[in-house]
Amino acid sequence: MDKSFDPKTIEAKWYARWEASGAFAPAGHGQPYCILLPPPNITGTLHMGHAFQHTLMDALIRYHRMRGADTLWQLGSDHAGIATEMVVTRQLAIEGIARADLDREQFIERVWQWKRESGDTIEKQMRRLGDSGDGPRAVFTMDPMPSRAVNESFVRLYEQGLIYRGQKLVNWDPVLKTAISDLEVVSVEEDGFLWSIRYDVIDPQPDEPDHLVVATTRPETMLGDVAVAVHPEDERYASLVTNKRRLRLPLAGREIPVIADDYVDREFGTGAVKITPAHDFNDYAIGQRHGLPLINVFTGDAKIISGGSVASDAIPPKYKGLDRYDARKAILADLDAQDLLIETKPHKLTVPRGDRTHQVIEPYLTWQWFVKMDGFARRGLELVENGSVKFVPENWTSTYRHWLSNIQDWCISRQLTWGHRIPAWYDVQGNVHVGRDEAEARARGGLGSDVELTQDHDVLETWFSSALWPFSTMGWPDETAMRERGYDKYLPSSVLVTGFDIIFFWVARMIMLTDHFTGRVPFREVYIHGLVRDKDGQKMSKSKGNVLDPLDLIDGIDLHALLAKRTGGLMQPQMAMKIETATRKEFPDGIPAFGADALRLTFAALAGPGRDIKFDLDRCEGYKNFCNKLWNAARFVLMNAEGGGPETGDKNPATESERWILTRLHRTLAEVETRFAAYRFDLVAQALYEFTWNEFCDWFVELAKPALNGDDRLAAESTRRTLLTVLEALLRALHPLTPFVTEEIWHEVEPKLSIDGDLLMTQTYPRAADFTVDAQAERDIEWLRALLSSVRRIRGEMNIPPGKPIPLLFAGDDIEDRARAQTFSASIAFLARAESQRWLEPGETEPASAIAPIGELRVLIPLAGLIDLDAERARLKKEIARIESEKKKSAGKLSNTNFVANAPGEVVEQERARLADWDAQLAALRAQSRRLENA
RNA sequence: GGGCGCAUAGCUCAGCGGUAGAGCACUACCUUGACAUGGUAGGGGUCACAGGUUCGAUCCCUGUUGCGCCCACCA
Repeated sequence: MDKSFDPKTIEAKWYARWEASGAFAPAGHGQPYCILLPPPNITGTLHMGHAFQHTLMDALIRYHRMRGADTLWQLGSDHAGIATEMVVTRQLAIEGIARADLDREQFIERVWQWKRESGDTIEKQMRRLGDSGDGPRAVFTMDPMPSRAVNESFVRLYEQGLIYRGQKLVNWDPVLKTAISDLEVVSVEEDGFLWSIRYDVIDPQPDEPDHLVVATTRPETMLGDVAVAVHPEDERYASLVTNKRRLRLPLAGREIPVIADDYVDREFGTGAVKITPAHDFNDYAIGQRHGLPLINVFTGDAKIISGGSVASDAIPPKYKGLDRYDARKAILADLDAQDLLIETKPHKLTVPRGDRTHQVIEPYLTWQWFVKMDGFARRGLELVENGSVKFVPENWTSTYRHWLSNIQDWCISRQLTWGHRIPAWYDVQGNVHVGRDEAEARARGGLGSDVELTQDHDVLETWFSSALWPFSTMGWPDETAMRERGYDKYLPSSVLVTGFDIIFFWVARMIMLTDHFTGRVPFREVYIHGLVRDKDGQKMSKSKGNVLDPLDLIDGIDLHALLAKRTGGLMQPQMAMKIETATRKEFPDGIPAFGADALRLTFAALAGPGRDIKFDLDRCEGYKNFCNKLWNAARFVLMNAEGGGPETGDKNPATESERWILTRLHRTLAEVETRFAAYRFDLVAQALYEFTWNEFCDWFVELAKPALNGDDRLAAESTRRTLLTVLEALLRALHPLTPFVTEEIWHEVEPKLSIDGDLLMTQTYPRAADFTVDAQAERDIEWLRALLSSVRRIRGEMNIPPGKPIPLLFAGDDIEDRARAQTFSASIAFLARAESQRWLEPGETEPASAIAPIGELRVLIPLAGLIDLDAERARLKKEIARIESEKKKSAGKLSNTNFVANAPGEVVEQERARLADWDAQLAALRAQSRRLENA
């Protein structure tokens, strides 16, 4: 093996071997374990969020695979209607082709072409992380199999009365010219204005107000006003309501009524609200309650309507055809000119914007398809309340509950081209006929072949097909396909690993629809992870220039390439300078190559529950060093693996150190198992890291050295074998987190142990029970560690050079101490660089020494020729003071009668033992102190 | 306006009723036949603040402050 670990040389090799072996596919036997990959958009490229999420999923998959499960990681990708349509449209524009130049079929063909060329970027990138998903089973949402599931679901829901077509106010993106769902609207707080406008009363009466003042943030919609509402108990306007006074709508000149409704807040503004049912969700509801007409004033691209519709007649010609913002300006100017604009004041308001286009969304009256949600929501709540689906961490349950309790019907139709087309046809009278295909629709409507039918132009929103993912990927509804794909094995899947941002978009809808169509839950658990942020806690974004590419962390990138990446193609080119400066400062030499294992280990170690992660490059470097540490520990083991002589036949460990490390391995594996079960990836990583570095490398390897070189052939042979055994098990234990480096090393180790197997990834995960616990060995090594640490500390504090051999004297009466000193004399000689070890004879005068109390035992380092007395006196004084303060704490507790009376017996006992230990140490140190005073 | 989360060493984070921990950074010493991507030792904390419960609180409860998210129809 090379002297240090180089990820580049091994990663590609092993990935290819794994894939070729077929081990990514389910084994076909064992307890099913399945994870659905949240299918990435075909427009996407791998970002830190994916890398994080995939690390967790792959760790789970590899772990369960090694534990013998019939493991399926179901891969796939999403057609991402809006995102893809935007990308392809932009690409067409570059070629000088307008979207309108292509008909439906031509455009769809262009999208497929684009998909073939660059739609699998992420899949390729995933391999670099070591993802062990079942590639050949991958599903694309527009493939025939899931498309059939979409079609079938739609038709069934329609038949069941759970999908309906209706004319309702929806969220409308005037740039994309399509409806979007509530979830695709983001509320942004922005600075705007609140304008107060005067509406005059027609034929005003004495003792009654002659006008009303309404406040609005959207004056352009007043062209569609149909009333002014006040609170029913508002005395200021009561007479206007009871006497049914009418108002003159400014500019348009129409007459509109004054109505009373609870919705109105008397305290806000003047307590009078203009009502525009066609352009505001609240006003729509009020309009419904009061039987008011709807006057739509906008076209689909948010210009004032100009055609010859009914509404059009109500609109003054001068505004017709104006864009919504131009219309606003014109209207305000005209109101001002007529002295009807009472006040303009700055106002913070929440503006609805489309999550893709960031354009202001219009509530817009259109015909759309909806899923009735009330029944679904009830069932969705029930499945989580009764524990059929569990959220981890649990607190996400309340988020889920809150959303489902306030849900509206789900608008699923989109006025787009790329997606699953709605299986509905219209005859010339406009009657709708739904069917799995045109023939079925025709047959059901009793329509002859002479009747002309036109298919609905709309497609289903992308999340509709996503909601079916747990069963559409399993062949549903085709029974043959279901058998082939293991529907019964892999539904429900075991766990869904995803971000909180799509709990509503995706998780909730999968739960509801999967239950509806299959009677099963889609998954038993949902593990919600946090967001990957930069080291300062900022969200990573192209515009901030703080994006890290996971592949750059694996492969490394030089400064120039990094700068080019971060400053190229910015929406705001003026940011380039700032980004360049910050990047140069943070990465003066670019980013070094950490390798996939180090990156994965970093993600795992940072994956605390319910917490965003701040990605820290230093941490990543630390884990790269860890890989190197493991590598070198393996080199040591392998270097010593040979020359063992003939097998003795006795497989029992011969030394305390071996029994100790096997015990520690047992405990570590037990902890790993619990932590994995609780999705505590951070603690899995920590347990294995600590075992590897602090126990195996720091102590066992060091303790092995004297054993390997000692005269005891049996101990040497046994130690050799234990080094190999523990290393091999450790490689298996680490493999789910760091697959590449462990696989590489394992192939060096495996022949020495004559293990039968091709690949580490298909070996059995080590179990705690495979390794025997020896509590006595644990205590013994604990004693040894304490002794060695104390001696080393004295060396350090007394400035005795580490290489200088020292004599050690032991004093004390404890039999166990004597036995231990005997057992470990070779280790003590080697690790403490003790040139001699001897017990003080009874009555022998103690020489002037530095002293380390280990319980009853006193370890003495004679000072002659080694250290100066003053330094040791000072050290003793400090040590005595420290222990005195500890003793005081213990004594204080024990003198508290309440403590002794109320605390559990074992706690009191523990405290007594502690006090005794302090006393013993103090006695030893004080005696030594006195000796030194006299020396 | 509701809901959730966070606050522990300089930084990133574990811990969580019973002697405050890790990694990185820092200081000193060390190139010893696994590893300087390393070793040994060390410094560093009124566990945000104020009350309460308890024999005992970093941990449980209440409130306060600060930060961050999510949801919501106040024009």
